[in-house]
Amino acid sequence: MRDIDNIFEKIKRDGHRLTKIRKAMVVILFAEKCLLSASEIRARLSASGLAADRTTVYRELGFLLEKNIIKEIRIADRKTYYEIVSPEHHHHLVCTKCDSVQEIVMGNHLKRQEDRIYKKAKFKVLAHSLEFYGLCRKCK
Amino acid sequence: MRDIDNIFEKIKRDGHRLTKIRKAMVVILFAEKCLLSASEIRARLSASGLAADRTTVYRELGFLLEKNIIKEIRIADRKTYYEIVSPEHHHHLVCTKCDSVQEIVMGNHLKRQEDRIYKKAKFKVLAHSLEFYGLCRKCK
DNA sequence: TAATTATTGCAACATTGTTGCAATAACTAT
DNA sequence: ATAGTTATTGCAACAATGTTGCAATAATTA
Ligand SMILES: [Mn+2]
Ligand SMILES: [Mn+2]
Ligand SMILES: [Zn+2]
Ligand SMILES: [Zn+2]
Repeated sequence: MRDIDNIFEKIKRDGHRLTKIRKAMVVILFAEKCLLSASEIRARLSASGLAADRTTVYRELGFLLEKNIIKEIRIADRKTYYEIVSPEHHHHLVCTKCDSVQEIVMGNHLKRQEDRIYKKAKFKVLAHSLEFYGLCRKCK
Repeated sequence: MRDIDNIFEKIKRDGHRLTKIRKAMVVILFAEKCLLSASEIRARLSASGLAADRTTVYRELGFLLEKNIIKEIRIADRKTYYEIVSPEHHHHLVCTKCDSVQEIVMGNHLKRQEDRIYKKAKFKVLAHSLEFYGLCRKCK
């Protein structure tokens, strides 16, 4: 069973419909793996012969976010992006020169910080977002 | 000499004009210390009897960003915010229940990670953004 | 195949952000 | 204090993103 089929299963199991657009959006996000904006997703739907209204794309993104199938990432000075929730938690290296983005896995070093935050500020961390900005291999 | 006067000095020294709106925006951002959106800033200008056009506020935010007097922060699912660049680098604890935001200073533990990123991915980190989401003292 | 209703498209709207251009006001030099 | 220079501002017009209500459509179930 492929990963993506698990997603489809889950959607159906929860009593939701597996429509053409919904399925296509998951396929697109799954194939890209990383960072697609709402308008990029819409463009790819069109390209694959599935013209969807802007409203539908946003509503569907809302649905997939609620289902925890995708996550939202807001990069400084750029658009809002979406990506498939992957089993491996990762962060992003954003090149400020060529706009490329790579992923980076960092172990659980933030866990210690989050414990410290709880002790120090009594704030219970449930999630975090961490992006690095700088120059990629080619641009530096 | 107050901190804020240094900002005014710097603006003038660099050959820019210290207009009413520019000055008021710095005062507002300086007083708040943390996270104000463009429309909130505009509202506060109005409240202090200085009605400024939306265009002007955005142009001024652009100017202050370029001058490195303020920085931009994009919080997941929320607006774009601005805050005065403070001498002490810090991150934010965002409560997902009551929307409150507190600051947290975390030493230079990310420095080590950034060195590792350079070795591993040949990506030269110049900046980062890190926000924590969860439940504040009151909401947990 | 028919019935149910989740999903979709459309129109209309709200908010954020940008650009060109003419009017204004901050600063400089007299 | 005044006049001149031009950075800054306001306005109009626009573009992009995102949201809502409602009627039509299509995915699923029986
Ligand atoms: Mn990613
Ligand atoms: Mn802050
Ligand atoms: Zn690059
Ligand atoms: Zn709270």
